[in-house]
Amino acid sequence: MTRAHSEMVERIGRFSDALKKSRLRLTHQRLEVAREIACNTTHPDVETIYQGVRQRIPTISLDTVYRTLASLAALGLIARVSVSSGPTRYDANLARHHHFLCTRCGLIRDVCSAALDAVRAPEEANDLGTVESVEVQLRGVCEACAGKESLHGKEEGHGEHW
Amino acid sequence: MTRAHSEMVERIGRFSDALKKSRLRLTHQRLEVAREIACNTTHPDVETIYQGVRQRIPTISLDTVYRTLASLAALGLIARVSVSSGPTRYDANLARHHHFLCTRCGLIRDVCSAALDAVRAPEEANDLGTVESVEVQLRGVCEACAGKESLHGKEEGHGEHW
DNA sequence: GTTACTGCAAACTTTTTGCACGACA
DNA sequence: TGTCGTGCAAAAAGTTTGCAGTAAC
Repeated sequence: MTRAHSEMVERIGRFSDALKKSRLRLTHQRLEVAREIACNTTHPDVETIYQGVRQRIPTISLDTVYRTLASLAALGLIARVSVSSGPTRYDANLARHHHFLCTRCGLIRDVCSAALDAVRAPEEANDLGTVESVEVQLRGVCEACAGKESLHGKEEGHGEHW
Repeated sequence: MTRAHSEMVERIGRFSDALKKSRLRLTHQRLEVAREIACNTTHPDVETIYQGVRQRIPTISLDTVYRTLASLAALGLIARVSVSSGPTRYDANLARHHHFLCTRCGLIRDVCSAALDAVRAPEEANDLGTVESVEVQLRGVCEACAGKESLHGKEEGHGEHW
């Protein structure tokens, strides 16, 4: 946990510095939203972040959370997770990584893998444009959902939910 | 174009067969929605499909298009493209493929590549769950946007729009 | 003291749902 | 003919925007 904790502290420090440099004001609300997402590895959506921050700032409004996340994303401090439809999710992990996505419950988890990092854009892609990043998405069923299914028996098998 | 055309005809045939087998009724609206998406390689969103179909069935309603696309997806005949946020997009190409995504304009194009098909889930992923599919996303700037930028000069450089 | 940020409310966009009429099998 | 699908309208969910007061610098 020490590793994760120091990473988190570092992220919050980086947020503060970047806000100062960008002449954006370092408000209580922004700091708490930044902390909320920096401590979170589950790619939360806006509503979830809002609920989390509200425990510390009960008067914060949902649109402030939206605006703050947009600002942090514009500064490149966090990234929109463009993996699933539905509510927008954010990711404070800017290190190169990939995603595992549960097709049952929508869970998204980071996958760090040197093998996947090594994947390069193929020649064919050059016809379409300039490739700047390569990300691999693994889709499947998470442990939790697999557990539920073996208990209840198969319930459904149709198309992708996520 | 003959290749693409026969592929398209085949898809529409597959749609009809699958609808019959699933005791879903073969209505005029469903057939035209199916045709619209079968002929399209640009991963259109619901609104775009609606506009396209409306040229042939001016009285069709947007929610019918929504419902039809949901039905086709539930039957596994088309897939939701889970690549970007924003409006949901659909893809009639069920062959294994990957995606190129323009971070400027949101364009999504299919990328077929044996090299990318060969990418396998790493060991680490087994801790998270059972991986069923692997898809690679290439993000970058498409030809059209690259052309615009070199004309107007750089206008912006902040985070991901898509 | 400025200027930017927040909270509130209202608007907007995308998607879903309830219901009565009409079409498919 | 019976059931399913459609169109309409209204609602729900997610997100953005305008404005007046408040807080940061």
